[in-house]
Amino acid sequence: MYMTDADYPSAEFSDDELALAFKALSNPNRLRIYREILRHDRHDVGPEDDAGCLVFDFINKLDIGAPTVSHHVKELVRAGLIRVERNGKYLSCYLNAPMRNAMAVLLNNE
Amino acid sequence: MYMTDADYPSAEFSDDELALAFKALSNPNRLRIYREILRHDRHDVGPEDDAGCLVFDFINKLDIGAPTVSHHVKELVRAGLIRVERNGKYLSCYLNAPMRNAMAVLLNNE
DNA sequence: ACAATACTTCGATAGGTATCAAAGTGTCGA
DNA sequence: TCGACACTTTGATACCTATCGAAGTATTGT
Repeated sequence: MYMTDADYPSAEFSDDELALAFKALSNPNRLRIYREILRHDRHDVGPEDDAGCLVFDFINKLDIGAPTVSHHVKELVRAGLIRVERNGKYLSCYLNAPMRNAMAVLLNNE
Repeated sequence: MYMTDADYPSAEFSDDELALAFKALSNPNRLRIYREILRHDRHDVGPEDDAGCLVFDFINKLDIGAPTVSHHVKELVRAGLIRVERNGKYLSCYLNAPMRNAMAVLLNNE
């Protein structure tokens, strides 16, 4: 029976890091933000016209205040799920693929 | 931009249900329990000799007390990630595949 | 029946978190 | 340069949770 990190020698992330990533998806509003970034990543065409997902849109579409959205985006970054980039007045969100892959592998190929 | 459950018409679970599932994986010890059940499900040969994963083993291998293990198993059940079955003195844990699939689809095909 | 085993429930504690309003910061267009 | 805009930070509140020890329950072997 395998119960420690050492039992997953090829793992890129520890149990603690993966647990932190899942925790970031444990709030419905944060999950909605992440799903939107996931979909955007999947459907975008190229780096040139890609502005990412804007925090601005999350603030307008979700039924929570700007401070809460700001907090949620920061949690997603802290968990390694996304990264953000400032473009003038706006903040763009981009998928962090390695963590997405690690979670997918855990759920599929274990 | 899709931000509500209604935007995922084929979804089997709501954002709230999925968030609850991810929340169940947000504790390192609970994640270890779930990974073990996942692996067991993947490697077992057939229903006849399959006793599932025993809570007994989790209590002995993890560095937490029996009450805490009991609590964690209950949370995994409540989140729809696993189901349990009593076999005499022991409690066996089995994977609940639909929720695993829903999380995997979310991370892969969105 | 009785003792041992495998959990389970209860109550408590220490710590984390989702949200908000109010105030602050950085950027841009006029 | 000034106001509008897009966040961000702070402080507060209400709630949730991981863990424990102690006591309880259910099952089995003798």
